[in-house]
Amino acid sequence: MENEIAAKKLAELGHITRLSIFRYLVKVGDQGAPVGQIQEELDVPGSTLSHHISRLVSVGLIKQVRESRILYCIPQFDVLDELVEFLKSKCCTEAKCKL
Amino acid sequence: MENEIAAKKLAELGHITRLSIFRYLVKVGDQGAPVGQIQEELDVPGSTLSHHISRLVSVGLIKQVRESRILYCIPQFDVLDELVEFLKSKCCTEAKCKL
DNA sequence: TGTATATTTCGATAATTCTAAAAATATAGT
DNA sequence: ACTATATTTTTAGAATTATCGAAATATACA
Repeated sequence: MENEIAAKKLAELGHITRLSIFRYLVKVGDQGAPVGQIQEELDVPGSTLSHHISRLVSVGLIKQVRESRILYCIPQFDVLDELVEFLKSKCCTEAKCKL
Repeated sequence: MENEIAAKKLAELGHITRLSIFRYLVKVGDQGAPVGQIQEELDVPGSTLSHHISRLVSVGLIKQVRESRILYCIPQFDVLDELVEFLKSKCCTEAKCKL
């Protein structure tokens, strides 16, 4: 993973509402949670919540699966793990390296 | 660590220049690197670099130690580790929990 | 078709952050 | 005191992001 992509993921996690969404999904686990359930848990206006969820989706930290009217948000643990590994790694930190 | 503090740290890592600074410091290890050396590595104007470094310092991801005219920037691995643990943990994700 | 529920998109304002030149500060050597 | 090097602070405009009401869309069911 390159710096720029990792920075984007970190930036999305670096907002209190989005971090709260993500951590709630980490807690509920692989089955994920409906948008509405997240909204109840966090008490945020729907339009605001939708905005933040779509940003998390945009960097792959969350996937969404629709089941009739309900949209489930599912945390992507593999993406998180990759990000953490990247943060700790000492490889490819040279400015010229584009890996 | 509470959500708000973790979000701040993640936000600081979520910027391409700051992430590059931090990753460079992870690479050089515990002895750290002078501001000037980081500047050469990343090719960023001094005032811009200083601004980003001070943000990383403000959340504890970096410490600075002066040796005469040279300011060394030292990565705080323990702070990074704590942040990573927090991200993966399933504890205290309830909105009401302030831990 | 009409109504209800679930969620997103639009749009506009407010707030924050980024960038970098210029000026200031800190330390050391002459 | 003067000069050089290392780094920060100030400042201001540009760019991005956050918030949320209102309107729109998607699905299901009567």
